[in-house]
Amino acid sequence: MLRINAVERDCGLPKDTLRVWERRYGFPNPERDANGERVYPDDQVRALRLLRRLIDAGHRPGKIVGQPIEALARMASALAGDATDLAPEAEILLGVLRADDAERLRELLSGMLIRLGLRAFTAEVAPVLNQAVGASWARGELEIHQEHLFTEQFNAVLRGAINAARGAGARQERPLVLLTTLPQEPHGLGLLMAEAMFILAGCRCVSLGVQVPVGSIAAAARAHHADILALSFSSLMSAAQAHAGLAELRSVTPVAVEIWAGGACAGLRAREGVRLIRALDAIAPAVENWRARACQSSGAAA
Amino acid sequence: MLRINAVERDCGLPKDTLRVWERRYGFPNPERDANGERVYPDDQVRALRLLRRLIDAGHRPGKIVGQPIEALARMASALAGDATDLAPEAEILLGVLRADDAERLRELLSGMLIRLGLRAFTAEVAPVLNQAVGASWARGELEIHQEHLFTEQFNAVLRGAINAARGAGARQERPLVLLTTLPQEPHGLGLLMAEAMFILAGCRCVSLGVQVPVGSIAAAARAHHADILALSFSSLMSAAQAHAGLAELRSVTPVAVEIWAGGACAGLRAREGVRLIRALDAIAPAVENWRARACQSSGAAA
DNA sequence: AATCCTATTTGTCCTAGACAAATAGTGAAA
DNA sequence: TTTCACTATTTGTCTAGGACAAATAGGATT
Repeated sequence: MLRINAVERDCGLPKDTLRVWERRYGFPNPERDANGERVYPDDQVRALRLLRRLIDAGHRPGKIVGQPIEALARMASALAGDATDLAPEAEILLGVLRADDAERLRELLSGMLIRLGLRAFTAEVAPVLNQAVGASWARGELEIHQEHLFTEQFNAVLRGAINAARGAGARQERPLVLLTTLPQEPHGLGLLMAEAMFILAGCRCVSLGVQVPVGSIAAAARAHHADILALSFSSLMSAAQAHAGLAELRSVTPVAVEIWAGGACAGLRAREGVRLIRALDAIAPAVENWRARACQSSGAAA
Repeated sequence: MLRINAVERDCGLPKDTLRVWERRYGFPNPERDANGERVYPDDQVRALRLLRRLIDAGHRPGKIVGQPIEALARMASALAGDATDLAPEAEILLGVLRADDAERLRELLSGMLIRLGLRAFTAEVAPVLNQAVGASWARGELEIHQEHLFTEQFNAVLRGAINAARGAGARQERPLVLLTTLPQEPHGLGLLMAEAMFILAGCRCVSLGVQVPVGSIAAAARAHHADILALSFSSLMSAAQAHAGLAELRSVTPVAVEIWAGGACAGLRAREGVRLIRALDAIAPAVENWRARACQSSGAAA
């Protein structure tokens, strides 16, 4: 049973939207507490999470808000493939998570990292694992604390690897990459994965962590003389917000600084002055491309 | 010139609050666009940022909302005492932060860690640094992105050390400690410092990260068969919230699980069934004490 | 197929009122 | 003097329903 602001946090649906859906579509249909304030039962919150995912994936609210949860679940599993054709790693991972086995989770993740290496782990396996956990959580199969445990351990393993990679005499040249997320985006895993890929590409990286105000991002880009501003957008962020944030950021950031955006956010699109990096594996070639251009223009300047 | 949702993001003040301040105090006093929607001039946004800071520091909105910006700036700089009696390390750190030198910041922190060792670094130096950065930020001497950079780098260094300590064949015995924070507490540094101390004391640690709902914390404690639930409270959290959260948590957690609370939160007090750990250095003795008690009671049972 | 136009859908803003939780202020008791 | 209980004020967040621009769908036309 959650209150409206908790639902806003958990499902990423603004309060106004929750209220207007209730008025228009009759769903959600929260109970009321002693003060007449909305209280959302758990099953409705689960349905709202599914709705959020489906809408991000292109469904229209008018068609799906109010449908029974089974129908929503069917549509959700239809769009992201269902649990039967999960990668075997993801299958094992979900089993370990459901068993609350922190020890084995750590071994599993660091084992994969060691076997595959940082690049393959980050670019190929990590997104699959993340997506599997996210989908499982949206289906209500995972407890909140299990999802948190995954996030925390994944974070720890990846950060350890990044530290090691940075320490291991890797070259750290230009471009200087400043990594962060917009204020609406509290999810830091994507950022960390991107940092790993940039480090592997031999870039100097400075991460500001998550949720930095647009004005301060621009100030940081100037202060650090960044070449590239890398922004991460998780699947929980709406395309509209991302778009608006990027527009604002672009308008206050020096034109010499490139803005690269990436992440699992569904409707994320390139726009004037913002480069879209769809997959983590696209980072390395994009960096090479940047270097080629930088070399050319410095040659031309000299 | 920002719209209301941009101000919400940038200043961290909810839309409802912005509107009700306008109604009650006559400030902010935004212009209107062609649709009659609020548009906030930059200077008012700056004032709102200062107000946010001052209110976090304990001022009351009714007294300060609407004051001229110079007065607000004066109060902000008067806030957290001045910078004359800082520890020398903190002095250097703040200099590096203000110079936006990410490279040297990393070297500085990891250098301190290597020289002092994990225990002394975590328990003695880290709190001083944190407090210095927090105070400097409250005085408005640091940009938001500079504070974020510190947090991020500190996090990276400490997490690296924790990984290393855990990997280095340290014993990991009972008590099994589950670390997390309440939903109102998004600050994770304190948690990480606590984890370091527990690891040094030879405990098995499972961290859930920050902001886990109370019900889910209790579920996790059961699922992991935790001996101790360690909660961290930063100085930004109100004592009342902490107290209420701890009460609720205690009531839904098995009595066999001890709850330990700590952190920089000012009014944090011990209560029925909750142990207060004031300083990080108190963790190791407390763990020894727990082991002695566990040994006794298992001896008595046998 | 691509482009334009119109109708519908949809999110976000608006006003103004209400009320509980948090905080300050006051007075009584230790 | 300090500590506690009680009352008054302050303050954030909720509510309702209305409005409208931006986004999208569905046809019609090139």
